[in-house]
Amino acid sequence: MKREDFYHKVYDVVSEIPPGRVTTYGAIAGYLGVRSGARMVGYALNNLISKEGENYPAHRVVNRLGQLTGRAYFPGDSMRERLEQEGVEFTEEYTVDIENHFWDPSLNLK
DNA sequence: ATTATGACCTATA
DNA sequence: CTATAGGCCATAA
Repeated sequence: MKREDFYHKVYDVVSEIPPGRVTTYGAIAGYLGVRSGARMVGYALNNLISKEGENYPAHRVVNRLGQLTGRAYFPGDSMRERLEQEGVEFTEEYTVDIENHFWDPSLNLK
């Protein structure tokens, strides 16, 4: 698998996440076929921001607990603010209501 | 080629 | 319930 393939898939999935919905690294990784490669998803997103800036809804990707683990890679609280604007509920300061807003990537290609 | 690191996840204790 | 340990795959040095 070439690097671009993996990244492209991540880009594709991320850009298909509907507003007001969130998904997890594990879900994306599993959807890509590498269940244990969840870390790579975050890595890819980090690279994505460095390369494409904030043109992709990377803020809609959280860990399986709904925590905004990547907030540090966004300027200020832009990640949390964007999610709030889209109507995502928060159970904690930096934790979204994952159970009510979860979006499974496989639902897209259904 | 080898080692270290990471926006994670799951299994055990 | 919380805490610790290991695995996992792609990248960077």
